Amino acid sequence: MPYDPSAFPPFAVTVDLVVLTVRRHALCALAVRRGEAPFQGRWALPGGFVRADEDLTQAAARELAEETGLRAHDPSAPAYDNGAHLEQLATYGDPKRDPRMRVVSVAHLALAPDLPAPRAGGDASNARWAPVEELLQHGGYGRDGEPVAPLAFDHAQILADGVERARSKIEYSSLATAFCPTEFTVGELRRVYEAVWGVALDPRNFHRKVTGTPGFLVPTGGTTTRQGGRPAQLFRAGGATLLNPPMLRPEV
Amino acid sequence: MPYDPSAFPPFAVTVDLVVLTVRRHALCALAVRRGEAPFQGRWALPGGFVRADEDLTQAAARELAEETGLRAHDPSAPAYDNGAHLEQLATYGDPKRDPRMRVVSVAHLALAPDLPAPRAGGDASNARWAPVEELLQHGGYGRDGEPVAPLAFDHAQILADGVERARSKIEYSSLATAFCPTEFTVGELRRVYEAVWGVALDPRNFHRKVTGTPGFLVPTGGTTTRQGGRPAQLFRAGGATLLNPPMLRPEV
DNA sequence: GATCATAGTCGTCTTCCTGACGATAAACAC
DNA sequence: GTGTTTATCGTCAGGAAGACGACTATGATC
Repeated sequence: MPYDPSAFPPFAVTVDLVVLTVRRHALCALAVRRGEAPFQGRWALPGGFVRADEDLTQAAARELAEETGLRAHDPSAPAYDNGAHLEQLATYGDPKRDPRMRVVSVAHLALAPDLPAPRAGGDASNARWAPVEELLQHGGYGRDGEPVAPLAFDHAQILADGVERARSKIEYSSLATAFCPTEFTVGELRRVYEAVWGVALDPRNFHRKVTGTPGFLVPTGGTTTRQGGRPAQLFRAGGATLLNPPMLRPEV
Repeated sequence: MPYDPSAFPPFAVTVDLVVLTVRRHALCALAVRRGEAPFQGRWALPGGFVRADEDLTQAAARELAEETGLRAHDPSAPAYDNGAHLEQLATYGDPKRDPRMRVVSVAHLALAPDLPAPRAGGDASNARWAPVEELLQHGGYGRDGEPVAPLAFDHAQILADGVERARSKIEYSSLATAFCPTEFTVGELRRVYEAVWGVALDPRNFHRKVTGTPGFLVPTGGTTTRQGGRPAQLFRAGGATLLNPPMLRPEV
C-alpha cells in the first residue's frame, strides 16, 4: 500500500535518561520528582522533548547537562577526559505509555563518576541520587522507612534495561572507568565492579586481571592513600574499549 | 523550563528493518527498491510508518510479515518454533535524514532462515536478498557488474549497525540458530557462523564446543546426509539463550 | 565393487586464563 | 611497637580453546 508522506500520525518524541553513578558502594540512578500530572509527585527519570532541529544524541546531551551539569563525552575525545559516557539505550513507544498523547521515548544511558548533589532542573521540583535497588523494588519501604511508589510511566522498565546494559557492558568493555574520576586506583575500580554487579571480587585476581589487560589502564606515576592502608598506584583509563578476554561476572 | 504538553514538535515515526539471512555461504540482507522520491530507484531497507495505535514491535512485525511473509517470533514460544527472531536495534533521528520531514526511525533487526524469494510489498517496486558486503560497499561495482549505488537515506549506517549487532550477538547467545531451519546439523550451524563472521572455523573444535554447551543443542534423533559426506546428527535449538562461556570469534 | 572425495565425530596435547588462597608491603591509629 | 587496613606479588590446580591426528560413514567415479 503506497503511503502518503503528508499523512502520517504525529508523535511526540522525547529522550529519557538513565544516569548511573556509584555512591557509597551502591549503584545509584538520578531520579527527578514530577511537578505535574500525570504521576505528579512521583519519581521519574529525567527527560524531555526533542526539539525540532535537534539530533537525538544532542537532545540527550542537553538534558544531561540541564539535570546534572555534566558535559557529555565527545566520542572523539581521549578516554581520560572528564565527560560522562552517553549512549543510546532503547526506544519505548507503547501507545498507552503516556496517558496524554502518543509519545515515543528514546532512552539514553549515561555513566558518570560520583557527583555532588544534582541540580533540580526542567520541570522537576526535586532531584536525587537513589540506589537503583530502591527505585526498582515494587511496594515495600525504602531505607528511610517511607513507602516506595514505583517510578512514573514505564520508567521502571527503562531503568531496569539501563542497569542491565551497564552490568553487561562493563564485562567486555572498559566502560567501568566511566564511573571513576580521571585518576583512580585499582581498588576504586574494583569497588565499581562490586557495586554494579552486587558481588564481592577477589582483590588479588582483580588486580592481576586489570593490570594484565593491555590498554585498559595507564599508570600515571602517582600514588594515593585516600582509601587508607598502603598507598595505591594511580591510573587513567587506557585507550582500549573492548576487553578481550572479558572480565567475568561471577556466577550468582 | 516547564513544558507545555500540548506544544511539542510533531515527528513522523517509522520502523526500518534489517532482515538478515544466510544464503549460499553469505550473509544477506533484504533490500527493496524505492518506487518514489526521494531516492527513487535506489535500494533501501524495508520499513514504514508506525500506525497511531500500534506498538513499535507490532509495527516491525507487521512490516516484516508484509515484506517477507515471516511471522515474528513470539518471545514466549518455544525456541524451536519457526518464527523469525525480531529485536529492536537502535533509533535514528538526525533532523536531515529524510529531506521531506522530520522522521525518527526505530530500526529493528530480524534474523531468518534461508527463504524463498521475497515478496515485493508496500511501496517497493522490487525486493531482493543481497549480500551485505555488496550493499555496504561504497562505489565500485557489484558481482553482476552493475554500478553500486549506496543505500537510500542513512540505511547503510543502519544496516552496518544491524550486521555488527548480529555478529557480536551470536558470540554470547544461541541466536545463530535463528538462521537455521527447525532441524539442522552442527555443520550447518558452523556454516552460519562462518558466513556471519566471514571466517573459517575448525569443524572439530566447533563441534566440541556447541555439543558441549548445555542447553544449546537438543538432538532430535534423526540424521541427514543433505550436505554430502557422512550423515550428520540433526539438532534443534535448545532452551539456552546465553552461552557461557561464549563462542569466541577468531582474531582477525 | 574398489577407490576417492566429502563431511562428521572423537581424541590428544599444549597453552592460556581463572579462581582459590598464601605471603609480603606500606600506610595509619593507638 | 602492635594491630588494622589496603595494595601487590606468587603459586597451584582446573577448565577451555587452538592445533591437529585419526577414524567413520556416506555418495560419486572408475
